[in-house]
Amino acid sequence: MAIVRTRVAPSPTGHMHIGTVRTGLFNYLFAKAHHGAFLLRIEDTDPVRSKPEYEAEILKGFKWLGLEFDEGPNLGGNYGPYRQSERLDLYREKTSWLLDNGLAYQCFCTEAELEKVKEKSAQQGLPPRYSGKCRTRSRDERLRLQNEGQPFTVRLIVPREDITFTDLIHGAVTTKAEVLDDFVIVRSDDTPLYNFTAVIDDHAMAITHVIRGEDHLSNTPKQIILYRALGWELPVFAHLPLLLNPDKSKMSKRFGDVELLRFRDEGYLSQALINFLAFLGWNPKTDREFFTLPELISAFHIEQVNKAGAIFNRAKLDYFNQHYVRALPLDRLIELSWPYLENAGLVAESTDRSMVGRVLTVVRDRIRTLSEVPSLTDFFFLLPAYDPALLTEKGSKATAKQSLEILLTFTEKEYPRDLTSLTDLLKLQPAALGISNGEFFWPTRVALAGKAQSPSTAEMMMALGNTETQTRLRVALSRLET
RNA sequence: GCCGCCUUCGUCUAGUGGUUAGGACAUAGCGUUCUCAACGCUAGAAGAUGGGUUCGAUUCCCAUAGGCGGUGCCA
Repeated sequence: MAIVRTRVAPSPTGHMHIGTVRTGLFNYLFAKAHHGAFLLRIEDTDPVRSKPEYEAEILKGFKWLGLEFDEGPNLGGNYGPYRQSERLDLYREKTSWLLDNGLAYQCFCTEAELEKVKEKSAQQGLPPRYSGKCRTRSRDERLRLQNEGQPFTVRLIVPREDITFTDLIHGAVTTKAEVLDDFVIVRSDDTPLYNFTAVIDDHAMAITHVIRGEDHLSNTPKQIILYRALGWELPVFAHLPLLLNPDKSKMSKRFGDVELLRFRDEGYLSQALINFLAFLGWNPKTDREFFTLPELISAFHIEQVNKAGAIFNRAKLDYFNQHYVRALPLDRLIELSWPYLENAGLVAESTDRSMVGRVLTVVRDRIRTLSEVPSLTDFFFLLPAYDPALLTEKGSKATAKQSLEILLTFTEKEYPRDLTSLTDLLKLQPAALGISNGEFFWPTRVALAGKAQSPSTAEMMMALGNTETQTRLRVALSRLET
């Protein structure tokens, strides 16, 4: 049995798209489920739009996600180079071979001519096909035009036959001969085109399974014709359903972020993104929804992948993220939250880490994305200016004062330093003072938080520590006097 | 226009020739409660349409519609 080899082949012409991540993930899961290899190939044949910094972003992105390549640029492997711009000799060799064997030909048609043909087909309600005009030119004529310096593209001779293949996800897919024409495989500037390079490289890199987005479904017959012309065995194809905008169009930045690194910067965890993405178009047929990457690998079966596109639903991503944020060890949560807090000016190098840890412990259940941490915690670091009237929103000035004072006496003496015991102790106070829970807890909580909405009094005390608690209680008491 | 693919709650989806069509997110209500969350419970919410086949179809077949993708000397 041949070893399974899959690849993800992005072009570095823009920021890394979340769709690339999804395609990469499914290729990774499939390869690893079969103990095979997962590789990265950079498709930088478009010299104008390809940028090294985008390639770097792709590497960085996959690394962050924990999807490790077995082969790729900067990684090596036996099938390199893994950058198409470094494989041009191979493409030229194959072009010559096709030309020499009469399987392809030079086309001297101008853009204007081709445009005219296309318009005519459209008028007649026919699919736009190249006329094949240059296919019938004699060898001498081609040579003459070439010697005159006429620019030309290279077209593949496409046999007039229907193409059928079996897609792992879609089943049998047939394309009729009449929509296929002699397509261009090499530009007039001598650079090769996608369909051509993809076939050459997938074969050269011994790719066994081509797993890619459904937008490539209509490229597949062309590639199959190329495989046949070159006399190569076909890989297995699988076309993944598309990631969609809320309006069901192909996912784009029109409706929000599509760049992977933006998700990271907004405070999404890689595990959450992976878990969420894996469940878009596939599920393990159980009610279980949280899977680690290794668990996904063992549960994954590509035949179970759905055919219909899936809307990228942010609310559900948030739900997954919240789950994984809660599961984070405290140290890790501190580490990951720190940059956000630092940016917001809430912490500095000198800030006590354990204090930050106490604060995060209190708010961690309400964190959906890490970027929310500053707004969720700012009042711990700095008492906000608040209206003294807020202190007496529940109860009177007298009950508020009473409550604050009793709490202040606790801080001046000993009190339990674990949340459960402290909570139990505080719960005794309203009855002891002969007031309601609200009359006791509301003013004390407001005194500590400086705002109407916050964690409980006990939690605030735990996070703030004794000194700060005392300070805030005194501030509140003085406010009540005025 | 032409070609292809697709179609179960708002969203992600499960499942089945006879089911109260299941779960999750979201939404709403209730509970808990010192507020906000969190949490718990409850509720509403779905097989595009039309034809067949069948005792019976969401499930099988056909057609239509709609959506999306492709239609490049982009990838």
